[in-house]
Amino acid sequence: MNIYEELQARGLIAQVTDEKEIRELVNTGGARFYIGFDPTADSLHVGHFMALCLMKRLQMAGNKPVVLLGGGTGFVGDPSGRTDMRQMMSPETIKSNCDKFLKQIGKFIEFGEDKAIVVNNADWLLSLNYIELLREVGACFSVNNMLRAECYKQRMEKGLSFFEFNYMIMQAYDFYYLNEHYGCNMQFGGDDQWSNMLAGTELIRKKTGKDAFAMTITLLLNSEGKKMGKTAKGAVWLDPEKTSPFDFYQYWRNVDDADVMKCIRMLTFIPVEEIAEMDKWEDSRINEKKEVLAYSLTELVHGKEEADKAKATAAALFSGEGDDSNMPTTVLTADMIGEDGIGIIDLLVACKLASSRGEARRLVEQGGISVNGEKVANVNHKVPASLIAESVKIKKGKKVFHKVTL
RNA sequence: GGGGGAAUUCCCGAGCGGCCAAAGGGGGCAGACUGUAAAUCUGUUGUCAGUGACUUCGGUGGUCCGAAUCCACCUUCCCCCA
Repeated sequence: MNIYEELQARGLIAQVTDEKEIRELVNTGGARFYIGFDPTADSLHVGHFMALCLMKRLQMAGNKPVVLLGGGTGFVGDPSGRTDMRQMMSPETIKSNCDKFLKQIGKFIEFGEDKAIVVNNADWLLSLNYIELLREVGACFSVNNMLRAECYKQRMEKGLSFFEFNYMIMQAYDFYYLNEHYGCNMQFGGDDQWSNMLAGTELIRKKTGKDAFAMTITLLLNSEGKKMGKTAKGAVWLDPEKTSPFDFYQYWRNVDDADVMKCIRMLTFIPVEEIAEMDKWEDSRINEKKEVLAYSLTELVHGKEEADKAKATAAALFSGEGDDSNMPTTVLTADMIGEDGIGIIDLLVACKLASSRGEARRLVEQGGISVNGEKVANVNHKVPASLIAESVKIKKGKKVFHKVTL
């Protein structure tokens, strides 16, 4: 199976500008493609992960990836699919985020020799001259067409500043620039980038008469149509400091039944034949699928060692005794504990298992807390220092475990 | 440039000058049922102390015994006209 067919089989391809040409280009390793990453946060997330995996798949098929860091576009911010304006970031933040991105990307993509390159659009965007740009590039764009673009639709209701409106032009210019200077003939990106990407192929056509191509990756949506990789607390990050490998593992371990196969297909490198086989697993084996998914992704992102740890920890927690050494842990200092121990409320707050004392109280009152396997029902319950000295396991609800030591 | 409207707790969205920490829904959290799933049902959802206190309703001042509710100014957004 060729790479293009594989991408299709995995359901990764959302839209393409020219299926025939792209299939040919990609399957023969003739694509020099780029994907842009805007430094909107200090860590990559699941959406970026999909893009990186796509890069890797294409790289393995002999195509050459160009990683574009949005050190310049980050100054503006993409309004696509947003209902409000992004917060403007300081140059320092942008720079620092770019550095962090690069570090994480290095774990997935092999650079060096002729394998892949990294560029930063700050290098050419920041020094552009306004009037010159208007004459050279602005003349190629029709505002009428731009306003029709899907990516601005949501903003037509809430308001769109001229500032952000220019984002599309910058992205189009990037493609044009990379086409001219690096021979980039293709751009990939999330499906929400489609209009921006098309703007790029059009600009290239108008300026040079050459054809360039674009392809978008299907957004990973759950069965309810919401973006995956998000929790109530925010995104699922790839940075272990922001989302621990255990939490990362648990996120995928807990996906809906309805979404497991899709995730496996789109996110893992498990061969499609094997996936077809897994698709037949039913009932209780559905949980096996989830374990495969969680393990496989944790391994890709955090390495085998961390994946093993996360899996072992999960097994220990959910099916009896075992290795709990990787459980999230809070170390208390002696002065937090009184003569007769520390109150359960204070303990929960100290471990950040509750954000306020009121919430902690409620958890206890509703029977959601147990210490070393024993349910705590009394709000005034004290945990003696001697017990904490030999480490105490707190369970909040069904799935949140926490260890406390001195 | 002119005219009109809006800003409420995580989100949406009610809210007579006192009975408003503020309806309702969503989301979150917990309990029951389960498969670390979904669906369903129940409780809960500002902070601190347990019959109370304190801080919230875009911002700043004011009227009043008393304001999310009235007035002035400011900020932001939306709509109509140019």
